[in-house]
Parts: sequence; C-alpha cells; structure tokens
Amino acid sequence: MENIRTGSDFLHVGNRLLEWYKNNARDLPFRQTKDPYKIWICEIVFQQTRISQGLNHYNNFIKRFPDVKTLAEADENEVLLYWKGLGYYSRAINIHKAARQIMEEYQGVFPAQYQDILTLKGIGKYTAAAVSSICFGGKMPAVDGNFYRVLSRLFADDFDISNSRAFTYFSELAALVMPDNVGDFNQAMMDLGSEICKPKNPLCGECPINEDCLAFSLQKVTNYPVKTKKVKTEDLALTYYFVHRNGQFLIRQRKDDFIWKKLFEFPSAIPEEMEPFITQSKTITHKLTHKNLSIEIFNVAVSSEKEWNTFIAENQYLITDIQGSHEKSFPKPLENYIQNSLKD
DNA sequence: AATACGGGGAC
DNA sequence: GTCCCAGTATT
Repeated sequence: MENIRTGSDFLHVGNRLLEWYKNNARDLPFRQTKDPYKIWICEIVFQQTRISQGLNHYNNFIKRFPDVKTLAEADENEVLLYWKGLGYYSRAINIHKAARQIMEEYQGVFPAQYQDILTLKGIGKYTAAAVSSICFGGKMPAVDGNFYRVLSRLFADDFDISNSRAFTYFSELAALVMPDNVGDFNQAMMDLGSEICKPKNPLCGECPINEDCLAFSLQKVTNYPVKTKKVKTEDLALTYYFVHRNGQFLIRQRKDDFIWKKLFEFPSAIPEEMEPFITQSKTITHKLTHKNLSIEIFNVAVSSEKEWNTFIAENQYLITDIQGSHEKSFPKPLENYIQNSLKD
C-alpha cells in the first residue's frame, strides 16, 4: 500500500476538496470569523458533539463570554451553567482554566504557535491544529473522526482507528492530500465527513472526490473505517433524596472526578429520623456512553422545621429553590426531575 | 497503550 | 439496541 502511494500525486484531491468547500461550506456562526477565541470555543463545544446539539450552547456561551478576559474573570460555576446538558463537563472546567492561563502566561492574547496552543488545558493535538490552521495559517492537519473516515475510504485503508497510533498514521495520509490552505482544507474535511462521507449511508454520488476514492471504486465504502474496539457498558445504580420544604430543596456539588464533574446533585443519604417524610420514590433510567444508570430518587417532603435545620447543619448542604436551580448546572436526569417536580 | 468521560440522534 | 459525533486527560 505504501509503495503504491509513493511517488503518486494526491494533491489534486485536496484542491478538489477546497473547490467543493467554497460552494458547499455549511453556514455556521463560527465560519465568519478568524478570532482564535471563538474558533477555540467552537472546537471545544463540538468535540464529540454534533453541530445541531451544541449550536445553542455555543451561541449562548459566546454571548455571555465574548472574549478571553470575560471568561477568565467569570466564576467556574457560571461556566458550568452554560455547559449544562452538553456533557463531558471537564471541557467547561478546562476551558475556564485555559482562559486564566492565557491571561497569566500570554497577557490575554491567544497564542499563535501550535506548540503554545497545545499547552492550554483541554487542548490536544486536534484542537491545536484546528485553531492554528484556521486562525494563524498553521500547517497541521486537524485529524479527527472525519479524517479517519474520509482518508480510510479514500485509500481503502484498513488501519484500525481504535489503535492508538491512528492519529499519527492518518496525519501522514492527510499530508499526502493536504494543499497549502490547511485551514480551509481542515474545515472542508469536517464538512465532507459530516454531509457527504457520513458513517452510514454516505452520499458518494455527490462526493467531489469520488473519482479518487478507492473504497468507492471497490464498492466497499461502508467497510471503512475499520474499528475493532468494542465498547462495554456497565450498570450503575444511584440513589438520591429530593429533600424539600416550602419550595426549597437541598443540593451539593460533586467532585471533579468520576462522572458529572462539579455538577450539582441531591443528597444520596438521609438520617433514619427523616425517613418518615418520604412520600414516594421514582426510578429513572439514563444512558451514558459506558454506563446504564438506574437512579432511584426518593421524594422527601419535610414538614418539620427542626428536622430540616438539623439535617442542613449536620451535612453542609446548599439550599436552593426552583428559581435558584436555574442558576446551577445539574446532570441531565436530575435536571429533568427538577423540571417535572416544578409541575406538581 | 488503554480507559473514562455525556448526551443526543441516526438507523 | 448499536454506533457515532469538530477529542482530551489520566493511568
């Protein structure tokens, strides 16, 4: 395979892609700017996240935090609030840390060099390449899932994308087709992978590089990419107590390990004396990528002010009400539970 | 080198 | 149900 490619010229593939991108680029809010801050934020928001899912989050985030300084000066919990429901919450924590990093280490000016960008929290090789190429003329391919799919099909290459060397391997393949305008090339690959070269039912008839695509000519497009690693999901049971009185309820903040980093949740235990206040329980099932959650939530309607105050004092819980809960970030299933309790 | 980390949508 | 998505940090 390597021998076949050696000496061959695949540059016209990249140029064809650029031409296609000129007329078919998706109209997205971050496509009209080269502001590294906005490109950075959009890259983080859309990691492992479809455009349709994250678009509102991106727009709201930019509106509230329009620049590095505003973000750096904000409270971490408010950043998490703007990430509510988006998932992979360490992204929000890291994005906030990186903003403060830029203020302290780069005097508030987003670094232009790939190696400097790479030092920022939450930014890895993909994002560093994307920001540097789109905003600063960097020449690194932004190798993501789209690159794996498009390139493995283009070359009918069965290199296992679950192999940890896949990033390096497909970076080298990308170099074969990459034109001088790397920023547009990277974005063109994203749009092609999203709209044409899709995982299921790719639109090969409309693909601008189908004449060059080996998998297409072999009619084996859906054989690629090859991915051997299987994801195993495990079951996990959680218990929560929705302890409330006079429209207020108790919460606490999670640690930054395990799931739902630094998000707010309900107490997971109550003292025996409080059990008589339990009125009902509800079990919610919730699917995470590697976990099937079964969450049992007990409704605890506390009618005694004494019990209420004692419980709070002994456990350092925070008190909030429905209005206040809108100002905190909860895991999706708990967010849904709160919204439903609002209707009662 | 392998694993954990959310949530939603396509099929 | 299964797989995937503009990946990164951690071990």
